[in-house]
Amino acid sequence: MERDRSVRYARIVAAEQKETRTATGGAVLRQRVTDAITEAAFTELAEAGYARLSMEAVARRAGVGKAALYRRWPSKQAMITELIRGKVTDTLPHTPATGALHTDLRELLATFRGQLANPLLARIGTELLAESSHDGALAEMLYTEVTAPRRLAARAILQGAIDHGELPPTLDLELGTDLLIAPLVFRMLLMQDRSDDDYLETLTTATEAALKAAVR
Amino acid sequence: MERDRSVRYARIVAAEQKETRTATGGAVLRQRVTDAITEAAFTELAEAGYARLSMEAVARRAGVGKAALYRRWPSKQAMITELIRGKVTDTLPHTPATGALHTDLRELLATFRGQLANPLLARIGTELLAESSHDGALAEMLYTEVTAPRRLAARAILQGAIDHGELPPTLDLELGTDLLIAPLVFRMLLMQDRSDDDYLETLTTATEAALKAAVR
DNA sequence: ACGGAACGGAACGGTAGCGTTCCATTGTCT
DNA sequence: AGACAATGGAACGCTACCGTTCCGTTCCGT
Repeated sequence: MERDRSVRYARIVAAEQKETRTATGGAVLRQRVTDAITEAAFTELAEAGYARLSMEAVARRAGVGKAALYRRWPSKQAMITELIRGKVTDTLPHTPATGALHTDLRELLATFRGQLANPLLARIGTELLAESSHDGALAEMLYTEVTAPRRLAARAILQGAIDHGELPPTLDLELGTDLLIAPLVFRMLLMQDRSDDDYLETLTTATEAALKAAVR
Repeated sequence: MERDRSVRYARIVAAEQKETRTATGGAVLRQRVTDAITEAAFTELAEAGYARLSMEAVARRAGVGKAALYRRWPSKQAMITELIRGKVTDTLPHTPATGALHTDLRELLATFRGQLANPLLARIGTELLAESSHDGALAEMLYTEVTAPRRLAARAILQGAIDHGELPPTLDLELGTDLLIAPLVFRMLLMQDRSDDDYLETLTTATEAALKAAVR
């Protein structure tokens, strides 16, 4: 029976690329129920947070039996990790890398700001980070789906600016990436504050100056 | 009985400035026991983390009855908040503000690095941040004891540099403070990475450049 | 139309942990 | 010496919630 659940779990996961492998008889996991669970789970995440989320509460809010949840995912941990992965994959990084450094920087920072402004993220962002210390699967997922592509996008801009001479070739790329990402994350995620357009413009200028000086 | 506990709680809290107000008869909370509990609690915090810490585990590790814990603090939450407050107050900010900006920056950043390198902090830092969203008392304590004095120290350096002309008077102090603190926190707390001396020196130079450009 | 699996709902066993209470013992102040 | 409260230890009631199982019902694909 554990294998049964694993099979179904794999089916759901695969369903994103290939359509559901229908059982021969009638009766398949109903999309409506899956949707209701998903929505309820995110609402619960926003209200209770990651650590305090309970499967009973999700089922209750979705108007669904707990069995429906366990038919889809093998455990609470797997469900949350999977749902967040799906959500987060939507917001792809996007690389501008057109022309001037200042413009590229502002655009990337604006993109980051937009993503960090997501209320759900603001609510559970720090919890996901905290939980990563205890949950390797979550940590790996977050790195692969969130951290890595964003650091890559930042690096691409830096490398582009180096290539056409706006930044020195001796730039420390690792530190440069930190300088680019850290202030917004710090202010919006850790300080739970906003950043208006003025802040963003000044930040862009300051970051540009920092990058030009971040040589080893 | 709830009042009893509150009284004892206040007594313990006050004991940091004034010595324990002895009861008239014999028999007082024994310092040895308090110390054992404190040490056990921090060990548990480091191992299990904030959210997973249990009073039973603390008592077990301290070789102590749970009753001994509840004679000292009214609840788990109060105990942890109070213990962390005591721990964190030790590491005062310290303001250099002597002479050159570059030197002041490097010194402050080195101090921050030293404090962020504390293994316990690295372990539970993100959990404290996450828990702050749900625990107003913890959030306030962290702001008062941790955030505020450090931002104040940063601001003092910036203001000093403005006063003797190394930074422009139009500097955005709020953003400047972010620029000063964010990269280290980002790298050491969120990325769980270290920062060697080279990183710190380059960061100092880059931060100095960023500050000179962070005008509104 | 029909078969069968997914459905909502309820109940269950099991684990965990908080905060309380009791007790006989121990240690400390007067 | 004597009084008295703190002590370790154990047990308790309580709440919460995980993951499982069962049931009678509903819905879907053939």
